[in-house]
Amino acid sequence: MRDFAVEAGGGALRPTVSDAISLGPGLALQGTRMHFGRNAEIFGEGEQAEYLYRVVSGAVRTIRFSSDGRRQILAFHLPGDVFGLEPGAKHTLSAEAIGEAEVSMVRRSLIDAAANEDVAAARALLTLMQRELLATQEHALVLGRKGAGERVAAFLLKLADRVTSSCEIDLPMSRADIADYLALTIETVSRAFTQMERDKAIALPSSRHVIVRDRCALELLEAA
Amino acid sequence: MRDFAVEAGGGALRPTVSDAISLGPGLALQGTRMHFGRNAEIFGEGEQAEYLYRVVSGAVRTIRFSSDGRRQILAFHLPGDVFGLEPGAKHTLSAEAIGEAEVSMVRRSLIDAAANEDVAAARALLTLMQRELLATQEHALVLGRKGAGERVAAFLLKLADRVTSSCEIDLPMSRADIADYLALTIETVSRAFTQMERDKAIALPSSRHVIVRDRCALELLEAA
DNA sequence: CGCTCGATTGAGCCGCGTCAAAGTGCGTGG
DNA sequence: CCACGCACTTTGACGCGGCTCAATCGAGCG
Repeated sequence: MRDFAVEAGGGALRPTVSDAISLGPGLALQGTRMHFGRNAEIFGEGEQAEYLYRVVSGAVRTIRFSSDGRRQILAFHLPGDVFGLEPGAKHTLSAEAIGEAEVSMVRRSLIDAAANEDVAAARALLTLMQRELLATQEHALVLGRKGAGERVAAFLLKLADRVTSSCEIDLPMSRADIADYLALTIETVSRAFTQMERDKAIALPSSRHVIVRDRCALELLEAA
Repeated sequence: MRDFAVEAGGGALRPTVSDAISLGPGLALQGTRMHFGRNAEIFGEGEQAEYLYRVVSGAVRTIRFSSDGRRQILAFHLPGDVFGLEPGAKHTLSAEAIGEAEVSMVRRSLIDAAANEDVAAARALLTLMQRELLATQEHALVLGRKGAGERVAAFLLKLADRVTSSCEIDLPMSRADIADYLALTIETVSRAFTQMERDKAIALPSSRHVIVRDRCALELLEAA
């Protein structure tokens, strides 16, 4: 149940996530698998957007820098997630592997060709885009309207829904990543975790391993 | 130079904004014009998404409510802007006229039909979507990383770029709207305005009328 | 064993939210 | 035309939450 981030090299046991990117029910484009090391840049802001990406294993963050030089993480991408979709020619943000990660890449020329012939494919791209828009809107709402504890609670709940049906989460990212995603400081994130542990809402066997003890308490916290 | 929001009924002098929605160079769909009164709901969250909209005159806000019941304004739409684009069946947010507003509406069935035959139209929709995604990401960054004064400065600068090339802005929205957009309180927004006036960065002949006196000072403030 | 990086904990300060009270502009009705 | 009321804006006082600075702790690794 641990370690969806490692095991580089072997292609044997990967039940759910293949190398293909699905563009609607009838079409899936085969991609090239590539490996990225810890903190390796997958693509950078301003570069030509040559590929569409999909996480096979590990986790990926997309980032941008604000004018004062601080890092803002826009999203985390887990196995199965598609990222790097940009209709324009250039990337408007950067993407980095968080730990060791395997990523499947499909050339944009192939995507474009598929979208040009197949209307369903074009629609699939639009849907992909909308999912990202919705997530970003939701995130903006969290940043604007919630306090520190509520942000962390919301983050954990969303992650728990995404990563597993069980109540155990292996965080692929550091406190610094969480802080830069939630627009908080490391210290505040850390304090929020300890507080939630004190309230018996979660357990923290190690700093990267979270057990959701009382989901309702978290949901209550999130709503605050 | 004032009053792009009023003059209901007459269709005479409207140089820049027509009733049509452009979907690429070769295609523009004619819409039906409709009038909405101050604070009137154009569509609500959860309703069927039957139309694509375009602001002809006036201004429109799109809103959502956070779990604690507070209003969050996701975007302001000015004359020429398209809004209400949602690939899904239902609207995921609400839209309201801020003042008196004229809006051009095109049935989604027409949009879909156009996207199905014309690849360029589908691409135009994708581009429209991306523009919104970029704006939302930028906004999330502002909410997360900037202080009150910087948010208001950034807001004014973006508005100034959008509404006119001159340095005079007629705010279509109230302080409460600005506050709910920037995730601040009315009081804090008001204080930011007065502070900027004190610093000679802007002048405030009336609360809705802003003159940008020193654009550099604003840009400096925004970067802070 | 000791170094290093990440996480935790504490003390103090500052910005923004809250509550409260004037002040301002505008439409309505006398 | 003036008086009134209402909605919006501005200004002030005060408290709290999260940032800053700083020290300690813990785990992985050479």
